[in-house]
Amino acid sequence: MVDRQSKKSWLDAALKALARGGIDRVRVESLAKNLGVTKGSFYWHFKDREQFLDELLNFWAEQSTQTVIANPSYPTDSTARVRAVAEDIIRRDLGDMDPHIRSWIQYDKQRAKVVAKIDKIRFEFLRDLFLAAGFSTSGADTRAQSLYRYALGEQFILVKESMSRRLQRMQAHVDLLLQE
Amino acid sequence: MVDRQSKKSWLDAALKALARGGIDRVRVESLAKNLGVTKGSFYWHFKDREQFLDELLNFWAEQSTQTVIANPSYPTDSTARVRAVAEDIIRRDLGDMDPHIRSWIQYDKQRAKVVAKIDKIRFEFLRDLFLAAGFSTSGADTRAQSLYRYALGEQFILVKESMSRRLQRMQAHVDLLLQE
DNA sequence: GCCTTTCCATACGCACACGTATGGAAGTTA
DNA sequence: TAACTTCCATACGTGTGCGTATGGAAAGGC
Repeated sequence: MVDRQSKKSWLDAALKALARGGIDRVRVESLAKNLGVTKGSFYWHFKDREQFLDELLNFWAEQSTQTVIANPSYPTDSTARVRAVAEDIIRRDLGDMDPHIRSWIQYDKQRAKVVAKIDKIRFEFLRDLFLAAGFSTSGADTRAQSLYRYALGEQFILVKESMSRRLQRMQAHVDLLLQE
Repeated sequence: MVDRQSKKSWLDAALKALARGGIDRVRVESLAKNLGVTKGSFYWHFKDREQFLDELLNFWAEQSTQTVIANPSYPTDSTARVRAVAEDIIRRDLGDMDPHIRSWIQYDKQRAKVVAKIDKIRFEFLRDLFLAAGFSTSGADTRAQSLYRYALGEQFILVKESMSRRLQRMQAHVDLLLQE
């Protein structure tokens, strides 16, 4: 029986370190220090750092899709649903790990494929919302892309704004998308 | 007299290396090898790697603003102007260095300030376009933010599309922004 | 109560890349 | 031409972090 708890503690610590200082600070010995153990533990649970990073990416990917699929009960009205999801993206800061993940895997074609899949899943989720809201195939496509790019760009902009302002902006953006 | 040519050759090589493999591959000895010299040259021109990276960021920042300010002659009609700029962003791939720069400086508060300034300059440029196109202050603000986030997100999306499709998407997005 | 498995500690070797120390070649000035 | 400046080569010291080798403690199976 594999000790999933202990493995998970390494992965959790790694995600935290990633968010703090990027993949560069996801170091075996540094994580060990945080966890109050030594490298011996690490190399028991994982083959090496590379394999660990692979697991880390999958770890994030699973969490990431869960927060999309296992959504709280959104409104049933289709356009209200779009607004609710858009608001949720900002308010619950979904995708707050995205800059860290993307900055990491940018130069790693293999790992980039994993993120590309997540992109696809999320996009299709958004597109279905717009389809349900009565837009045409291409109309829903365009709007979903706009919304997704907006949400992604939001994470990378360096002029930080207050939550209320960000919510307000997103609302305005969705208004643009929903008109016509 | 400072040998600017030689300094610039280091910076050029660094930008290339950055685009290829991220800041992690901007290594003194690696760059030296590419340039056909040794570290001795580097440490003659630059104090150390950190100061070099500072210069590198400024180097990009200057180039970056120049490509915005020193724009080719866009149409005089205000909405056509918006469309032309938007198209230019995609076609000339302005901001293709952005993911590399942002991935780099994400965990560096000092250097992030430089990029934040660039964000501001670009945003104001876009906002002025929408203002000129007759939108209200808040309307222009919203639209400029939407457009800038879109353009940024474009760079980070991992589902790569053809140029024609990207142009088409951007056009559709601008259409949304320009209506009403 | 022994033995195996699970899990982690300790200690070491090693590679990479930075920075420094020093020397030298080519050009420049006095 | 002698001295000085500019620019780069060579060689070394050092820190950091990975991976490995090995030992040992705790827990459970027989």
